[in-house]
Amino acid sequence: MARPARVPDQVLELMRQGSRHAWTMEQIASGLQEAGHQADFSTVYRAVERLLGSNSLERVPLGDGATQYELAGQHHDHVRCVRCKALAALDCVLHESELRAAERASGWTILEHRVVLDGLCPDCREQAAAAARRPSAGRRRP
Amino acid sequence: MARPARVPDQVLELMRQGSRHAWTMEQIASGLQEAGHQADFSTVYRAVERLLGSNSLERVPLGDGATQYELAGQHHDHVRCVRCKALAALDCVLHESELRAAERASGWTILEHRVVLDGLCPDCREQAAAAARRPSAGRRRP
DNA sequence: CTAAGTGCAAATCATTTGCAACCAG
DNA sequence: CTGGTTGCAAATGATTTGCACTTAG
Repeated sequence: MARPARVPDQVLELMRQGSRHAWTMEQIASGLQEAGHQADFSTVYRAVERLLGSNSLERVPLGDGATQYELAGQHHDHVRCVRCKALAALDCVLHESELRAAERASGWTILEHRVVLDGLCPDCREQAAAAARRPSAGRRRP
Repeated sequence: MARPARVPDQVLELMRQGSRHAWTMEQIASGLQEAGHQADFSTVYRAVERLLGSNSLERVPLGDGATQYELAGQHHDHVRCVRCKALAALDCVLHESELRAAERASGWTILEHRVVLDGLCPDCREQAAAAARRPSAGRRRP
């Protein structure tokens, strides 16, 4: 072997600071840069790929644009704001009993699960309610 | 108005035949072609986008490569084979009580949810078991 | 030395957009 | 005519790959 992997370590260090829950490649790259550790995009991709392989990171695919990544730790689910796209972690909402029921119903062996709840974060709920009170900006009826 | 939308109708017709549960753009395009209705990729994208807008289709983002789409009907969840990538529908595994519990715990308003279970389909489970029985192809201990 | 890690540029893949041609109402 | 629809080509954005260069062991 030769040359220890610098960038993967820096990526982990960055993500462990916890300034955010989930990261896009863009955010990881600029986070590294701010930390004085700039690295090429391709190198960051390779670093993340390696960290996924070692189960240090998890991929969080949400369907719009860029994939996000987060530290692999104890399992949790996600809530996502349909308005501002904020993402938050949530204690696991799916229980063993339901997984076993799903196994029985489907005939599959269930290994993992991913749950994404879509909804409104408190801020956006408030803003939406305020907008509804203001007829000028809200929808109007004919 | 002028010129009724031909391609969106053909896409719906194709997907309603039910030859598969979820479709990539690639599969939709080649499906149309096999049905004698070839259309340009950009047109298919536009058709799907419109059908999403009218809630006739749903997007199923799974994180690897191409997004999949399926007919919007009654809500269901998904199981996905980690080995062969097969995707199957599943009766909803998440119950109202859990959603309300998540709302209380998080302070968010939950509107929708998406659940993807990852596991082994019956075929792959069988094959994996067979491989484990055959030491030559399986992992060996030192 | 030697091989793994990195940077840079170019390639690939999925998806989107601009624009001119087209056509049913 | 008219405006929505389509095809084609080119743009975009995310991710991947080829390759030469660097460096710790």
